[in-house]
Amino acid sequence: MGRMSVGERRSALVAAAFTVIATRGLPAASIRTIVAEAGMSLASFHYAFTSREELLDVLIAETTASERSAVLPGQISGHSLHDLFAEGLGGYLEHLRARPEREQAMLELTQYAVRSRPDLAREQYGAYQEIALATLELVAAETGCQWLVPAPTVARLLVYLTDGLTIGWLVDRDTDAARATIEAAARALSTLART
Amino acid sequence: MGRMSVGERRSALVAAAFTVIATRGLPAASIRTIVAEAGMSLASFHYAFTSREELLDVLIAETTASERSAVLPGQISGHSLHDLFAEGLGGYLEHLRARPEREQAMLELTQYAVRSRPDLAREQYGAYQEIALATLELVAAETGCQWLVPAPTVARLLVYLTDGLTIGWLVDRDTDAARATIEAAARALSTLART
DNA sequence: GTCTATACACCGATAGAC
DNA sequence: GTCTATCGGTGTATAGAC
Repeated sequence: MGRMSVGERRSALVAAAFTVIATRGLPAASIRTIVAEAGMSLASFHYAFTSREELLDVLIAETTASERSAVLPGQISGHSLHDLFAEGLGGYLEHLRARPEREQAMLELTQYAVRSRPDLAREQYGAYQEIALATLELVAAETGCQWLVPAPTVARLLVYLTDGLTIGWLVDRDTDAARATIEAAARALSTLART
Repeated sequence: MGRMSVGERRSALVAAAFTVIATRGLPAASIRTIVAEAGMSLASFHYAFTSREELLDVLIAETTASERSAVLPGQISGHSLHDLFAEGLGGYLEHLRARPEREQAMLELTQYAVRSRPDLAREQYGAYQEIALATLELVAAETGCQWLVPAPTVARLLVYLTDGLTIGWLVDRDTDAARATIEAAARALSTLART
């Protein structure tokens, strides 16, 4: 492996780590398998990071927010509140179906963070909720509706649903059931606002 | 350690494994730490189980359903649909607050199963949904209401919410926010039936 | 600066003493 | 039947050659 800056090496290792976690799971993501995935020697890892733990910290901080924010909105245009919820959650389900390994990896990283890096987990979860909140406020402004419960509460409910949908679909891969549940959720959620 | 039947030994090891996972996480639950928790010698493990994997299979099969079913209903008596949802989810939140390590362990076992024992995960998730469904049908019979969407779909939505609530509260431990979200969820869910 | 070689701890699993 | 002792393998991390 040729000469790389520390920054390049770190990026390459973070990307390789995510690939390994997505394809084989977090327990399989040892330093050895990560450097193998990145095509580096074992020792070069500790030239870029002081420990495996440090790499996981960076991985969580860099991926969680960007990954999830990339998923949400799409464009907004004049539909009903029900349709906006249904399209938003339906779009997420399509993303999940297209790249299940990615969301599985996110879930494993969240689990690890809750256990071993609680502050980091909290921070990322907060960022995630703010994205949901911003989307909801955009929706409210667009459709001219008003929330009957505080918007942050609706945002949190949306996050609950998204996490639950992720686990549920990853477990049984029942897309039809997931779609029907999204439809019911959209119907229920849309009653939390008045036009 | 005195003489025990294989059955006793298996039970003791399963219980010890759950304790270790709850307190220190699944990655820490090696055969060595499990037998230490159970006060046994290392070799006695393989007298009761052929492998660590086999113990985890038994652990998942035995705990998942019983753990979650023990949480749900309580008694039902003449409240509105809204109140029944709110009390059901609120009761689960109280259980989560009282024993966060247990639900954290359940989540880690689910994650492990999804990755390494997909059939087992599916089976347990199905059992979990059936419990939710049975509860909903009991509720419908009690309140005399009728679901506007299929009951299994409502059950799945309830499972999504429970899983999302679990992750959310474990991450930020914000009980007030969780309670407010449960209230909103109950309000939204109760619109899925007519009296 | 980057590699190979290695130190040392812990893993799952088993052999063999008692 | 139950233990101690040990095997082969892998983990993280580092020393030392180049």
